Amino acid sequence: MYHTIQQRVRERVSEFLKLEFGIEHLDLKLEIPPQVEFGEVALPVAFDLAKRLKKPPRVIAQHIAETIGPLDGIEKIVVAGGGYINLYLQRSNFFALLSDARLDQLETSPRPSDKVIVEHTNINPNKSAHIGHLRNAALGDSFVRLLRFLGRTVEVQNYIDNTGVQVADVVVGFEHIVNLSKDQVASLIDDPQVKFDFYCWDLYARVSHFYEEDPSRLSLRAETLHNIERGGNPTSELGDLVATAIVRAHIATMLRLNIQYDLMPRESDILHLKFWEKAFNLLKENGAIVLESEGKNRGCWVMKGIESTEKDKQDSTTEESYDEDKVIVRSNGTVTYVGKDIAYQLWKFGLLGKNFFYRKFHVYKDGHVLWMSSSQPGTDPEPSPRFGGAREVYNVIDVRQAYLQNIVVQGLRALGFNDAADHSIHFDYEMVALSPRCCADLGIDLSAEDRKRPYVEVSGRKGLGVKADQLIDQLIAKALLEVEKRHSALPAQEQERIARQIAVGGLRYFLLKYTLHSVIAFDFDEALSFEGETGPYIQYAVVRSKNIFRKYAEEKPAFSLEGLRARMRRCPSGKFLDGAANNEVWGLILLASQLGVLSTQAVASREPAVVAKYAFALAQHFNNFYHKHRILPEPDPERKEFLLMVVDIVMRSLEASLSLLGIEVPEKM
RNA sequence: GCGCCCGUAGCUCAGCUGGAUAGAGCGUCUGACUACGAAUCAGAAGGCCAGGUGUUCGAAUCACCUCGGGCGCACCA
Repeated sequence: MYHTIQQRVRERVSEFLKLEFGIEHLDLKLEIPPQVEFGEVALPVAFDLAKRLKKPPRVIAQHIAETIGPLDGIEKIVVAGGGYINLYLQRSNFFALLSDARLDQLETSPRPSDKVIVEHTNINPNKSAHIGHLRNAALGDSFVRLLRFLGRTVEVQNYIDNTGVQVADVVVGFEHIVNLSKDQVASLIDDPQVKFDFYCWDLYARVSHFYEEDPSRLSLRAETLHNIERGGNPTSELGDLVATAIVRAHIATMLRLNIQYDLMPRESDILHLKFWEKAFNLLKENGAIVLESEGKNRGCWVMKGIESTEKDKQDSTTEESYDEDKVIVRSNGTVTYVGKDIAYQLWKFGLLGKNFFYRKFHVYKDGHVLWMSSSQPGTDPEPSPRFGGAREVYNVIDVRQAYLQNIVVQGLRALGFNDAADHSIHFDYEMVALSPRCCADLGIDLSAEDRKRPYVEVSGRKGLGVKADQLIDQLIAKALLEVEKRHSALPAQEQERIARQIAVGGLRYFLLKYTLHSVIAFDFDEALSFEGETGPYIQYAVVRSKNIFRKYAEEKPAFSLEGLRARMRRCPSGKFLDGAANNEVWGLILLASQLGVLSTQAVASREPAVVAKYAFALAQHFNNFYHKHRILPEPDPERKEFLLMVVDIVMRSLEASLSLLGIEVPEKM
């Protein structure tokens, strides 16, 4: 709601500046004043104009305030400080509009109908998901929700690297360490006593030791990888069996956190459908990659580093100099990940001239279908949606892969696809690491050196990490204890449902409250907390407001929120809103109206934490309000309805905010 | 060696398209529950915003340098 006021002010002031001073194309800044005493919209524009007009800011501000004339919805304009122009809203008017407005979506001017692809999760299908993967998925999923909130059409992809080294390693484990046949692995997968992804987690760590013991065993990896890539042999079948089972496990894990996908493109299909050959030809034709005939990359097709030609002349012989070139095709003829990623990225923009086949992989409870790429035409009677062909692509990948992501974009540019390159966005974020204390909790021995560090990296290879499902289980167990304490009369099933919602709320908020470039040093105490700045704190604020309405409906069965909202549209609420005495309630209402502004900001800055922080601040203000006002015992019926309306507005804004974070609201807490 | 990120209260972090008194949570200490259920609230203590120089009417925020920490720079992904 607030953003429409902003928009109106922006238009009006721009127009005024043009007429009055002949100033155009000024980047007009609007601020939200730090306190309601300073009004609701602040313009620091006079500071910027001071130089141009050679007058003190205060004088300019005064002039604008006096001559701009009345603005719709604005009560008064006051100059403050060194030259701020502060606008004060007509509170009751704004309140009436807000009472009846939809807060769960943003009504905005027409948006581009172009599709946006968000790729996230992308976990190697060879072991269970860990805490680092959860950060990726939570960020990606919340970003998707934000884009949809702003009216964008979004396609969510989860890329499956089912023919990579990591899958090969686990296959080596099955074939050469535990010596299990394909059938035996299949029954392991079906065994309800075995959590297959956890089993692979341990096996994968064993494979690392296996190689360390005897490095000649690395030839097994190469051989296995080659078989998997080629397909149509027992090893590749085993690889496919394992990868598919692990993908199912990942889908289930993510579903626990309310994360869904539209499509899972697989690397094997990129290979079999010869996406790479197509991209390879394009790259060759455009001279984007060259075949090296000498040097250490002899026999490889490489993409030249931007400055490599000049750098080469300098001291490239010293040990510490690094190669600027990136190998795309190895001397043995196989393609690196980057090469395949260039082909995939081209497909996402609809620039490859090839397409996948598709088959249904999973149907979610709400009927939404998760599709998987395929190398063969599908047998589903229902045609698949049209995938790919986006205008804008976000790749949610941690910052350690920035270099690779740049190469991919560089590839697009070399092919002349500048628009696609400009709209290929690496949604980069910092890793989740483990605090030394956390390692101690996990019973991991750290070297004396590592103990001194602020954090240590998660390592799937070493089996060092917090498994996602284990963490979720732990959170649910803890939440369940609290629920049992408070709601012992509820049926067990209902208790568990609430515990799950609280656990997920806690975890998702924990993963989202940090800004992108902050390393999360994972700590059990912080992740398992339900008090203070946490998801459950916000959920609790909503539950409290729902309790008020539930209780009120018991007293007055005829009561309905719709009726209340309609009445409030016409209610003279000024006496409850105007004046300094009502600043606190007004501040709460104003804050509740700002979700649109904050979510726009969150998308523009690619920072879901903005919404997380907002939701928390709003919940905080609400809890304060809740303590100060006893609503149901309120004797004045008009005032009571007004207070109920405030609760409703805040509740709707909080629910919408939580939904952007992928957090549900429990019935009771 | 080169590149990127981080350095704000005891701890974990917001604030960074320059702006109105630097914020929150945790922890510590004081207080507040007879059902709109305290997973809450109120209050207190706690900061040369790593350091330096510059730009500006104005710098936690921008530029440059220094110091600390992390991550990249594979024919792994």
